[in-house]
Amino acid sequence: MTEAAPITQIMRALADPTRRTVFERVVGAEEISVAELTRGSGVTQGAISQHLKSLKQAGLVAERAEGRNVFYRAEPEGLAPLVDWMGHYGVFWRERFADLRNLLKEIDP
Amino acid sequence: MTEAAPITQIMRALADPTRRTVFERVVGAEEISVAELTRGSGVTQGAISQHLKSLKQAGLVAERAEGRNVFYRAEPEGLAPLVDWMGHYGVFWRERFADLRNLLKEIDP
DNA sequence: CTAATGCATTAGTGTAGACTAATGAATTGC
DNA sequence: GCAATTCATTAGTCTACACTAATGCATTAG
Repeated sequence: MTEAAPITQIMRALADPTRRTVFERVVGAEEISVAELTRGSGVTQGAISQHLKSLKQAGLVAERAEGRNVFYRAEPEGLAPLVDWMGHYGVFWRERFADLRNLLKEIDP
Repeated sequence: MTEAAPITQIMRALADPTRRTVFERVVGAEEISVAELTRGSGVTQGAISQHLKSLKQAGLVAERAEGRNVFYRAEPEGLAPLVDWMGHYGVFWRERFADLRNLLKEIDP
């Protein structure tokens, strides 16, 4: 199991819009290459690699090299510290209680 | 109801350790003054006011002036966009869904 | 009234980081 | 072998921002 990244690192990684979009695209795809992520991103390939490095250090993505491609995939446990952090403020969940119940039903009917 | 702040603003507000600590202290107290927040924060009163301004703009706290004091309190709905954002990645919740069930039980046994 | 307290705001400073351009290393195609 | 592709990394630039110090405005105390 990968070491859990500190909450600050995770928050910081997701705070930048460009980087968060990269993360969302990685989530949306089963696996996705850097070249594909660069396409239509509006930034250079180097910038994408830098964002992926941050996301990786935050424990949010993992990589798999194959030939000259490097495929990235989402790392589910990476968001755990964020969930835990929000869990500390249970009072907040009350507000979104119904939505959460629905979500859990979808996950495990 | 307050306008929901964009997810980026919320993430950015919570990404800074000092500011997140301020938020956590506001959550921990029913109401808390700026002077009290400044105490033991390690930064000046002006910095605290600036952080509170960011948190307020992110919809995470609200204020109440009384005399020469200004008391801050947490704003529950402020975290909703964050919850919603995580909700979009339902797959992630599967990993933590046992913990979530326990959390929901605590909230509404 | 005067002094002290609580807070917000401003200008200025230092640092972090988002980005580009360039380079190099590894792999694949011809 | 040679050119092209994919990616990571580096140096350099520019902007954002966390912070301090200082100031000013209300409000309360004496």
